[in-house]
Amino acid sequence: MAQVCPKLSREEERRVPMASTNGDRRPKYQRIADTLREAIQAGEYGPGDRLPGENDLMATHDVARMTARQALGVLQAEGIAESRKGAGVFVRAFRPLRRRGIQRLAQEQWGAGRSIWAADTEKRDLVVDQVEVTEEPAPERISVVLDVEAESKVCVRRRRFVLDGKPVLLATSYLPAPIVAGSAITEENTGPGGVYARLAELGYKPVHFREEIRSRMPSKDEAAQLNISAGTPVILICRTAFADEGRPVEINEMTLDAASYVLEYDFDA
Amino acid sequence: MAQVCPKLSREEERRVPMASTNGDRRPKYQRIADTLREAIQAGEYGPGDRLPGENDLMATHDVARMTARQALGVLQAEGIAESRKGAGVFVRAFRPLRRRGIQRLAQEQWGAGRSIWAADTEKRDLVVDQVEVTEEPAPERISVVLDVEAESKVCVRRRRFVLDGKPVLLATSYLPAPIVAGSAITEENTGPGGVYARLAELGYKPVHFREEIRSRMPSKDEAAQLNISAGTPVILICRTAFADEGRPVEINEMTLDAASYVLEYDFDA
DNA sequence: TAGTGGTCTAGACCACCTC
DNA sequence: AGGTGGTCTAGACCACTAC
Repeated sequence: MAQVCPKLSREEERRVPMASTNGDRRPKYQRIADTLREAIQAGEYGPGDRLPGENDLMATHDVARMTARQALGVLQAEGIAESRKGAGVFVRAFRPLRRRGIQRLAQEQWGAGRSIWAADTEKRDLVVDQVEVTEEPAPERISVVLDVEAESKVCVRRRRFVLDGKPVLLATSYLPAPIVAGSAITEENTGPGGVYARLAELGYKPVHFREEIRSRMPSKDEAAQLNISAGTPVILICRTAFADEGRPVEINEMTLDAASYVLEYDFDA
Repeated sequence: MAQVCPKLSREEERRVPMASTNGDRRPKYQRIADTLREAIQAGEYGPGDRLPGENDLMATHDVARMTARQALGVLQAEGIAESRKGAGVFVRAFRPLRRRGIQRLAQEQWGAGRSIWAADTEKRDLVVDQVEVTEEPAPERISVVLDVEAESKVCVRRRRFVLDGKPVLLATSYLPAPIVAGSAITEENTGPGGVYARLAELGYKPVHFREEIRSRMPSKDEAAQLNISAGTPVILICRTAFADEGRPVEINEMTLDAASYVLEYDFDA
């Protein structure tokens, strides 16, 4: 008997189904998560609505606390739900920014004195929140791509962007220190047209770009800086800007809150 | 006293630190996760190595089973560790495919009779695993973009791609049924050059593409079809192909295992 | 067969939020 | 003040893996 019989009815519930429908072999917490997920997709709970809490689920499904928690944990890990301490678990929404990868870097944008970030916002309020400009020895991956000597100095520009009070983007740019020395690129405010306009003035006009895109779960640090909730990945964009003759002049490593962005690339065959 | 004293030494461990370093307010499971994470980043555990198991952590950190589990759960949710039932928890690796978004769709690719997927693989073994071709009423989001009447028939091509035995990509294409009727596009095998070469023959040569990219955690179904492990997001690519005069002729919705892909877009300023 | 992770129970204390 | 989620304990049975 042992621990087998604190509640026989409950144990039987697990042993019998094999005989009947058989399809009941999945763990309880997953079945609970399924019913909630289906209810959400059926529209019974809309974005922002409160889901049944741990106590509700314990009662309605006759399970222990941890099991109800596990079920809610599944939905949070899927990014479908979001818990607020002391308040409850709620259905999440998804209203992303659209980032046009190619048009935004067309020369008309920065050539005309507008920051390329302006193309992002479509009247929404995306602003720089934190800026830090330093000179540092180049990390290996940077020196390799920029084609400078290992450990040689690079200008590093770190910025954070905030949309409606929520941080959505971290960007770190690396430029060879010798070619930007003394220019506005080493200032917090780079002036009209931004870094690329200044590079053009210095004789390193960017004519070609490469963007590499990955996605993964955020590190602890990234999650903190972007205030990312559980179950939300980050998108990593690594952009390299090339001047004439394929000379790489800037690397921009960006970390985006995946729940805040849709990337768009438009191109001809 | 109450439950406060099953092991005083343990409780004190939580109360005292406030006086000393104060910085010990974080939950135990996070501190355990931190030490493991740091050990991994310091190279003490390389990709594929086995991490200390639940029993190890219970012993070395003097915690209960569930707490050790929570710690390991953190690393799995971050995608840096992976559990294998009955075996242990292991450090994950990351060796992605490179998908060149623009060159691969340059007309030389499919114009010369090669599948565009060939450009992906770099000699690696990416093959189609499952194909399904049907005719269905267009879902709303599709009929809107394809500019056909709601519910009108579309040709739907569903495929799954496998790399070295692991599924990495689900792709579903939608094309207006009237313009592809009778062509090889409605067959499982579309012939040399694939769908785009056939469209060209039908007078709908794709001349422009738009790709939209998002990322999120996989649905249950996606996780199953891609055999995705916990803590790994999916990348969603929605590509629209346009023929002359901006006529949309195909929508391809793709779901990628984010741990298997890097996307690349190359373009001029 | 011994060890591993996966699931589950039945309690507990806490910080936090809402009322 | 009462309810909520967050953390934690100390057990248990199971399926699976490796030897």
